[in-house]
Amino acid sequence: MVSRSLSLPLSNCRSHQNPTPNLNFSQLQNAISNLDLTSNNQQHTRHKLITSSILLKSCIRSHNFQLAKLLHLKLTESRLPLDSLLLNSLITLYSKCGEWPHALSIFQTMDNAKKDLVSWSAIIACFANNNMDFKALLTFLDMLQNGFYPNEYCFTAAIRACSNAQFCFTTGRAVFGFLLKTGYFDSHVCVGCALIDMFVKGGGDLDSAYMVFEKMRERNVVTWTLMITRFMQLGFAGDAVDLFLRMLVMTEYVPDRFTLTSVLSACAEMELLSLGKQLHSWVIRSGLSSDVFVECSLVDMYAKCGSVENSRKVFDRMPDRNVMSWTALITGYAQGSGHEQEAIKLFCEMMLQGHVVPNCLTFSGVLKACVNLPDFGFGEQLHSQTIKLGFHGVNHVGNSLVNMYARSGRMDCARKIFDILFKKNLILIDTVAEENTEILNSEEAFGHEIEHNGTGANAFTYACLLSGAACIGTIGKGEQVHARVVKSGFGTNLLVNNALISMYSKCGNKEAALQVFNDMGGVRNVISWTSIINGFAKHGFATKALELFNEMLEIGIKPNDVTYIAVLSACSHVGLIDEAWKHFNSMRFNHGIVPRMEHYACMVDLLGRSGLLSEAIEFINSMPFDADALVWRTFLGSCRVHRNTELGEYAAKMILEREPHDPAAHILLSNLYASEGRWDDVAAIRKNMKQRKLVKEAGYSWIEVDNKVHKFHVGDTLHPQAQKIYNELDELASKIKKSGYVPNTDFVLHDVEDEQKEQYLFQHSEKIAVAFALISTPNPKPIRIFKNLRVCGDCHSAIKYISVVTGREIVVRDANRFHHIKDGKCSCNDYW
DNA sequence: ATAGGGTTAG
Repeated sequence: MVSRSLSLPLSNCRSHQNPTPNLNFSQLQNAISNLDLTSNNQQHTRHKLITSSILLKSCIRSHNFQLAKLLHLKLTESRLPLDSLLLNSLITLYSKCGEWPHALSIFQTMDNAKKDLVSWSAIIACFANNNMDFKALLTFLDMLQNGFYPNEYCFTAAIRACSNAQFCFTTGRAVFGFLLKTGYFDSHVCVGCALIDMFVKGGGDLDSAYMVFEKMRERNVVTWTLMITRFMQLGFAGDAVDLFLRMLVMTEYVPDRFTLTSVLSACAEMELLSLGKQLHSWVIRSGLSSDVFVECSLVDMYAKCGSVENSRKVFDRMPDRNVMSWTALITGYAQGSGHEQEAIKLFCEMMLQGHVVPNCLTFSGVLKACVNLPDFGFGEQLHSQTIKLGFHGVNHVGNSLVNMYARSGRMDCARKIFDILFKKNLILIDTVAEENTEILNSEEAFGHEIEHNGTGANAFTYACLLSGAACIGTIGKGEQVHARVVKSGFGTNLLVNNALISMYSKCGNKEAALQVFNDMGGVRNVISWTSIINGFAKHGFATKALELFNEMLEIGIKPNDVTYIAVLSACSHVGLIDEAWKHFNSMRFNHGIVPRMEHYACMVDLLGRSGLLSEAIEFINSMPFDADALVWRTFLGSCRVHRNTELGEYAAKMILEREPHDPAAHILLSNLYASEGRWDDVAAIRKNMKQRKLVKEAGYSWIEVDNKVHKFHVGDTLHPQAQKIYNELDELASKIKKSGYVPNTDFVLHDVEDEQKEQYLFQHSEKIAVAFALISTPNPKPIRIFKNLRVCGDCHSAIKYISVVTGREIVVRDANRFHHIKDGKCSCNDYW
């Protein structure tokens, strides 16, 4: 754990500048246009070729690819006989600017006698850098057959080619073994770097990558930065920061723009504001403020650390504001709750200025701000904008749209977009698979454009699809994605596995979630553990959740704040009061995690559910900050369960003080009155809401059958099988009444006669969905129902009886948790 | 001559 008051030994660092300054653009341009390539004698020719070679190298190093191509053109026109030196540089040029077919044709037209080890290394690197791993390895073998023995540069290229899932565990490990045996492992810093990336990119194997890093004889600032960055990117921000501090203390390397970008991201992730501030001052002192990457990381860091004002200040002072800068700030506002309007304002400002064109990430960010907007209009406008710009099918944007629609209860829209994404990715994955087979079968593996940049589905694509499936609760689609994951070799990827755990959990299949978790073996991070703990907690298996939490502590994984929300909610769902207090105290004292509003809300929930209402109030009053609406809403829920109108009214008042336009508070209060039969008060609230134009969120349930989502509202008759569903409901009603079910009309919130109330009860969307599931799915299969609000108490009781009379297992996911109902018992122990 | 590290997202 990084101490928050730590002062960095940054002042000890002195900047080492590159000793040989590169030629700038105009110097290069002049030199190339003045270059006279006509020549009359051999001596002359040699000299010109050397000059060209130096210029070419300089262009490549400074990324002036256009000038380099101009020079190539002049060389071709001069008809001078180019030597290996120049030809090799040209291969590198086209490799680096992504025009690999040119590189290949230069290599192919070279005389075999002219091809030296460098030429082979360059073309292998070219394939490896342009996503043609298989061709790179074939060429490597070809080179060996031609009698060349690889050196460290050549190995570096070959190792890079092993950096994907297919090759990492086979060829990659073989190459690694060979390097260790021959002593090549230590031959060059770059070999180590390539190996680190092979393990990281090939299967998220940070342990092996770190082992390589530790065992390297020689390291430099690039090596350290690489390792720091990979820790950070794979979700180990804490280790990234630790490693960075070690670099400062143990070495004399100076963090540069690359190092700072990564460490700042890690600070953002861990909300280390004070370290972030120290880094900020280092950025200013070392003159890196003009680097747009570093500045964006600063904007992001301040926003994630909850200091949006500083974020804004950095942004306002940025000399060079591009899409990235705008997006970083917009996203910053969208993430911090309460700044959604500011995010939207900023987005509009950016559009009005018109200098900067939004990209996919910009839309991802601003769409996030729309999730909780009461008015759907702006989000819909953004949606149509993304369609116009062709972004709606892009994974991140699509996922944000799915998220926005799903969270605001518009399941139909969410599902439509999810299907577009799903179909698109299936096609993409199939195409790539086919193309790879084609390469494997083809005699001349070279030649035609098969693998091009960036089309393949990657780990993020899968994670995105899985989280979409989790949101909507379509386990069928989720399983299909899982099959693809395995087929395409992403089965060992950390990110993907974490997404799988949460998908199975959120879709109600905790066994499958556990299976994925168990199969991960040692490659798990705090997110994997938190996901599985949260899964069990939400399903009401608190003992299992807490067991897993203890196991996690034992093997030395540091829990984070989210882990504790899962742990506390596990205790809360089964009423483990002492256990909860133990963890609540331990999180601060043993792990240095300061409890947030959510943690306090968990404790209030726990106390309130157990009927300790006055303790709960006392607890709320002892909080170090003012309780927000979430805490009071939680408390109000308990008041209703324990029928304490007095405290309930007080809680509702507190909510409405904080969020006067929250329809949920009005509804909860009206439910409270209704359960006591105070119909006049109910009517008064309804009238008040009507005047304020507050709309209550309509309750509905849905279920996936044969890959199709069926959604039901209260009293729904729109389904094509409505008649059959209601017949089934009637039958169920009489069956469960015979076995002891008594309708609980407290849950009907209309002032009507008892018999009529019962009628209303049997029109609840949960019951309709269950009836539909019973007539449309085969017997042993568990039924999985989803509801946007909390499940109603009468439905809960009725479904328990239904599970007995039908012998089916019924899983209900409501807004709060899971109910596994089997043989008349529910995993929540009727405590929710 | 051939080699290696960065940003904003879900």
